[in-house]
Amino acid sequence: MQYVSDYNSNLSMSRAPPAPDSYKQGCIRMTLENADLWRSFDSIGTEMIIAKHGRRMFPHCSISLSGLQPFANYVIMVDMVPVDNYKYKWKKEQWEVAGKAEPQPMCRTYMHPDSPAQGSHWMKQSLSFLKMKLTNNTLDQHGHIILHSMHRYYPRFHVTQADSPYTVRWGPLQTFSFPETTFTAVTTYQNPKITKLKIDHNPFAKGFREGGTHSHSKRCRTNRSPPAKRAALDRKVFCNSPPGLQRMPSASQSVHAGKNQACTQQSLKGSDLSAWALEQDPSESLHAEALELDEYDGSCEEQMVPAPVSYQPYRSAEYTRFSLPSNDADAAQTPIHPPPHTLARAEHNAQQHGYHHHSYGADWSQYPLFSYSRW
DNA sequence: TCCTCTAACACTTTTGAATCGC
DNA sequence: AGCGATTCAAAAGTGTTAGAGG
Repeated sequence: MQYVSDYNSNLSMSRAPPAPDSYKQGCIRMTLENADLWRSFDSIGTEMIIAKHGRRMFPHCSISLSGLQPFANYVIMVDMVPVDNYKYKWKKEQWEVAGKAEPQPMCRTYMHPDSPAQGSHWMKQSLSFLKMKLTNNTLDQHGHIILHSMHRYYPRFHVTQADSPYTVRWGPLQTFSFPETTFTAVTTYQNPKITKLKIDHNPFAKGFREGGTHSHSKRCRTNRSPPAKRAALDRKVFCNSPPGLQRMPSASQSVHAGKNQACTQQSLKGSDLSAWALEQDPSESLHAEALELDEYDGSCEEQMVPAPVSYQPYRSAEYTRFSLPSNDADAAQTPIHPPPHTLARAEHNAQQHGYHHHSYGADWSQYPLFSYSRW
């Protein structure tokens, strides 16, 4: 099952072809491709590892688009938006509020490496943001998206008609998000259920699923070889493995194959535009302010597709996703919260009876979409 | 003492260059 | 010569966990 973020139709879940006039700006439809996987994680409380040198997301963001003008050029981007103004900690098998959120680092936007491309290209197959990486290194020079660990975020997708990345800021912007993609950024996994789910679905984790490498005796640091030498040895051993084994389809590929959707991972290959990321130094607020979403005067609106009622195990009407403490003391005194994804669920509850654009308690316009001072 | 982060680990998958055959 | 398929080495990726550091 897939969720569709429909720019015009309220809570539309259909994947019907767009109406003849739907190619107009404002009729863009976005679908989260691996929604089932996302929901599996979201039901537990998705955690995303962030690392100093960048870490890919798993599940990764994969979307499909319709309603674009086939011969117009578009740029597709994604950025990460804080869910709320809290910092969390994992305690006693659940997430708790640990105080007020830390000041957000510079906001970066990841541009899909195919950008810009014609609408027909984007609609031809699903778009994968597999290569997007998350980091907690505020001094990162690789263009990875910078997040704070133990904070909650969700990816926000942007579609804009532009002939080049440098004209993006002048075009109308349409923004989409999916509730089930909300996650907690962590440096090491906290919830063992998440670990298990990731190992089950992520082919790269096979090395830890099999082979008994968890034995401490095998991991004794005192017997470690010099890294370079050790790495060379590892490669030699690896390269003796049967070639056929190396070419077995990955688990993730199998998942995608079942959807009759071509994964764009292959189209990324060799792209010169990979990791085209934009960032902003908060000190250069001039540009950020000029790009505040409010200033798009309605041409930039965000939509969120609610999860089905049956898929809200922790939902509680007492919590609203973007509710904020009136002051710091409130945050400090806040007792145990439900798992953070409950907050997202709560907002879905509010949306059950009708679509609404986001009205965040947190002023997310402080997280500018286009952020490069070079612009 | 508690909590968070980092780096090394073993293994798999992906990537791209080299090679081969038609 | 050109093209596609195959092979192989290297690089990049994964989660775990001890230890460092705040």
